[in-house]
Amino acid sequence: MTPESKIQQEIRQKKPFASAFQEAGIALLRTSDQLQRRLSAAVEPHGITVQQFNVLRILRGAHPEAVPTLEIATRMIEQAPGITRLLDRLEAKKLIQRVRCRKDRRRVLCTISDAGLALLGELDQPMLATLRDCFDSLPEAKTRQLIQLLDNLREGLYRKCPPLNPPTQEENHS
Amino acid sequence: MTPESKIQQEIRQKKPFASAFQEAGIALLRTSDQLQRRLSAAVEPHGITVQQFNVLRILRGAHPEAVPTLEIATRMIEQAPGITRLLDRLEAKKLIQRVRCRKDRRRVLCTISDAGLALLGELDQPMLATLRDCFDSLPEAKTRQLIQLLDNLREGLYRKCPPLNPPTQEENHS
DNA sequence: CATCAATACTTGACAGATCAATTATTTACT
DNA sequence: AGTAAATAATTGATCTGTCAAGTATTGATG
Repeated sequence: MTPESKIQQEIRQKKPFASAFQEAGIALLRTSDQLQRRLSAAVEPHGITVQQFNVLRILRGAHPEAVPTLEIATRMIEQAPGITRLLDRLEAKKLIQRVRCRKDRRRVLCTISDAGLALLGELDQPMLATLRDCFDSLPEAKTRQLIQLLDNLREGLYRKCPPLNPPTQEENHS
Repeated sequence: MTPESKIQQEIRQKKPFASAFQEAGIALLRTSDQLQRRLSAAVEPHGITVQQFNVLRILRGAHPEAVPTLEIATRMIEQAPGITRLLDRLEAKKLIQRVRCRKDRRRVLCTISDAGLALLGELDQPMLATLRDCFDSLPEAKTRQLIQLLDNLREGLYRKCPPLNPPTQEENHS
């Protein structure tokens, strides 16, 4: 009658997992999904998604420098093949501005607007608090362990098929 | 010049993370996204998504018993508020069948079809292999550690806001 | 046994993701 | 200089996700 496995209970799976990596995969996907939803709940009342929030943070990190579209894509936490339209939506909401780069007219440089900065200002505390809340059952030592294990895992993933983060090239100027 | 933090490099973030939980949150979302993409790549050639695969596995687990729609929803790895349409798509592909329950005509009972079972038969090995590949940089002991940490984390998440997995009620019969 | 609440979905409307072209511009080569 | 290849982004088509509101059916109560 021992629980055997937490996720097995959670998803009401009858048969136990044959191997640890199967259980770990499921646990990873599920835990991440739950975290994602809590973060969404924190930003959605303000009319943006977690991905959009992520873009705004990237742009604030560079502010007052601008960042070209595909640079943003490589800095995203989750891959975003639809980066153009993601930026379209942020621009429509006046949270960012875009201008074509003069030196390289293929590029489009993105900058966070004052409204964008203001929105981030409102969201910083709630987001931090939400994340802290999510992790407060995990002591710091364990949190660091988790980071290590996830890093280790990603390293393995990248060996077979690297993500789209090529080393950044030269700086840009409008 | 020490790397300081892996994800910090990966997403080219300038400032180091203020707290471990921030880094862990990002690492979790990113790792899960990468895993998700690899699993997608394995099932998409066969015309289904990871979520659809998940539904088929749930139905195979119950086969030849049928499972009502919302029961499926509670057993999903990732929450799926759009379960009806997810099932619509599977039904359109003839991978499942749906019939209204006679005892409780509000319910719709879902069963995996022979075509669905056949598809799963084709996908079982590739999916297992993909997952094994993803985890082969992580020794089993570490994998088990990861499971524990994720379980620990989810438990904390659920204390504040439980997922939609209420304890299953009585059995169903067509 | 009539009514009210709860349950189990379903539907509509719309935002977001993904892939495969396509366009514009720049770089590399002859 | 002139052309090919590479780069940066955009667009169209199509699918999936999400929320709120709606329908049908059942259970619970007076």
